Amino acid sequence: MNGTSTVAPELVARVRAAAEALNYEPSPVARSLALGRTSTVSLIVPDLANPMFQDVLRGLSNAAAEEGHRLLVAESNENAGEEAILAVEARRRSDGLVLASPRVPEEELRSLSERLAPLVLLNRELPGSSVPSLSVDYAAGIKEIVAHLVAFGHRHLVYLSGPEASTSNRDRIAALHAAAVLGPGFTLTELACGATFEDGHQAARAAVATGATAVVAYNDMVAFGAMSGLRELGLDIPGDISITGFDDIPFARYTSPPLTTASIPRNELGRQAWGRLWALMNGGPVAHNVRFQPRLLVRDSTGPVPDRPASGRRRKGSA
Amino acid sequence: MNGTSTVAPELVARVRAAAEALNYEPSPVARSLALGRTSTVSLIVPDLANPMFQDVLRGLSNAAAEEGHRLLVAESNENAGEEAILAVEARRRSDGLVLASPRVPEEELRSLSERLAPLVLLNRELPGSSVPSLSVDYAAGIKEIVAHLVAFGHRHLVYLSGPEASTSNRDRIAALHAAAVLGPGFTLTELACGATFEDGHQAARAAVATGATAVVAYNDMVAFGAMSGLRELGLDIPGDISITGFDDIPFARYTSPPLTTASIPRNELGRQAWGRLWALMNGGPVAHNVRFQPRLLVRDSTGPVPDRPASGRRRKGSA
DNA sequence: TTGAAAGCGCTAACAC
DNA sequence: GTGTTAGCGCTTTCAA
Repeated sequence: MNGTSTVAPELVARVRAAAEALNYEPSPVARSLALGRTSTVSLIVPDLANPMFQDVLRGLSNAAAEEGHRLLVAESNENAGEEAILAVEARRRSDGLVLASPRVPEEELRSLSERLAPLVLLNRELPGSSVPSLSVDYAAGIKEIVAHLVAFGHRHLVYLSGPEASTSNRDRIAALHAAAVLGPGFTLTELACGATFEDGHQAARAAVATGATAVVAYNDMVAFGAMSGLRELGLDIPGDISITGFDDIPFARYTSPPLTTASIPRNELGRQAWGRLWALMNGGPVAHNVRFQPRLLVRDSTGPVPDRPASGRRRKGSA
Repeated sequence: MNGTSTVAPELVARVRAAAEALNYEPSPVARSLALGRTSTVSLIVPDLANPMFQDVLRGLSNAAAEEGHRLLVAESNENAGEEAILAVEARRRSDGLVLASPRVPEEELRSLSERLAPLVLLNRELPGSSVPSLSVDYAAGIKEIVAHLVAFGHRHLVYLSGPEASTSNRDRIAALHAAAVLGPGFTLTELACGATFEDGHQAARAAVATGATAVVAYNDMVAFGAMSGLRELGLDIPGDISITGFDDIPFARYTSPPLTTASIPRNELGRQAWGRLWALMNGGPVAHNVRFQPRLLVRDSTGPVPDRPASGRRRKGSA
């Protein structure tokens, strides 16, 4: 008789005492089965190493904890197939699901969305469906970045592309192309890259080979990697070549040079995801979808286009 | 009859088909109740924002996933009381528990350890118990750091202390004191600080005020914060003052200057924790406890002691 | 008010 | 080999 009702206080006390004595406590599993809810929600992320998802995880965990809910996490390793499996599995173990930057194709996501409900999407929209979605307007961010670079005189950009399956990557590319048709003599080269430091590092040489004067990286991690690779090739940043990131992860301001990037409210994504989920689970009114606008942070990794284009390894002091 | 046994293949097929048609899938919750196991393990960390714990989380998650297990995470917010509650709660929802750098007092941990089993401890040992423990030999790391600083001529150190309840912080302090008695004229000042960037940032002024020529930070985050604060005070690193971190988080090499620190195998802690847990859950032989030895990474945030001790705000170019 | 019983969806042990 | 039943530990409904 733990909880609420109209019970004789004396009985309550006796039961409580007995429970104490036997140090008994209710089994959450049995409770879940009987109640039909687990007080747990799940989060699926493509990559736990990505600071973006770490912050989402934290925001969601904190918010859920405030309401007495636990968090189940799973990593899909950027693999769409695995992601789908994990999602259904995790969903069945919990009362709700948040999918961060899901890699599954639209069609599949659409067909899954019913089985996964209550579901909220992060960085992914499902047009025409009623699945709540919180996203970042990557196109707007890229647009600002390009404008900034153009103001510095850059006309030839190279884009270090993110994971194939990332829709936010596609958004960035679309925005880049939109910008590319604007001016005459504007060149945009796209380079398959990835999402990690290593990916960026490996792409450095190819990026330089394109003859671009500025590199736009998929995210901060890639930018850091590229920056490190560029420097190993003897290039000065931003003297020889400019570089931009995306995300404004905590360390972006502490690199040398500090990284020009676009900031997004990572933690907030997690918190608001909880809000939507909670509303969904309780039949309350679900807040509108939002698209967070990135904020351009101009730091020192970008500068005017050099007199002579950077090309391959240069002699030190040749600036 | 999904699973294994000696069943007529035709029957199997028919059942499978029916299941497919009704798109039925077994309920993990009911399964857990009947089986008495959840195929889930829990991880409790003091602070999800700490890269150290993020990596432990990732290592554990990956390793557990390989064996088909899910991960429940909870954050105690550096709060020992909450930690204990969370631990029992999480443990009851899962088949095993890993406690990362637990903040609960030894006595309480000891009394809890039975109820929490299968349990593995990270960065915390429970002498005399049979609870597997994986830890980092912080004392050894600090010893190396001090030796490095002393070789550079530093005699006055200030330690930016971590969370009160952190045993690894106490280990560092003990090692520091052991070093302090070694030489004559050796001074060690201890400053209450914390574990975050902000904590380090706020401690910068007080650190300088001690007149120390080198600051030993509790971890990399604190070191970054202090570094940033020190620079705001007009100090050059390492020209005016040296600084060391601990952990070698991914960005330690990309700050300016790159941080001298001690590296520890964070991911490996998580992976091996899974190994111990798995052995415990299956009655297999549990591998011995290990104490990982940090590796000193000398980078550019440390240097020779300056001619004149740094003290408060200095004029630029006064070096 | 309090106690007894049915059932959440599954597995395991048992007869058939 | 195959179908049936008891029971995991709780909540809820319904009598007493």
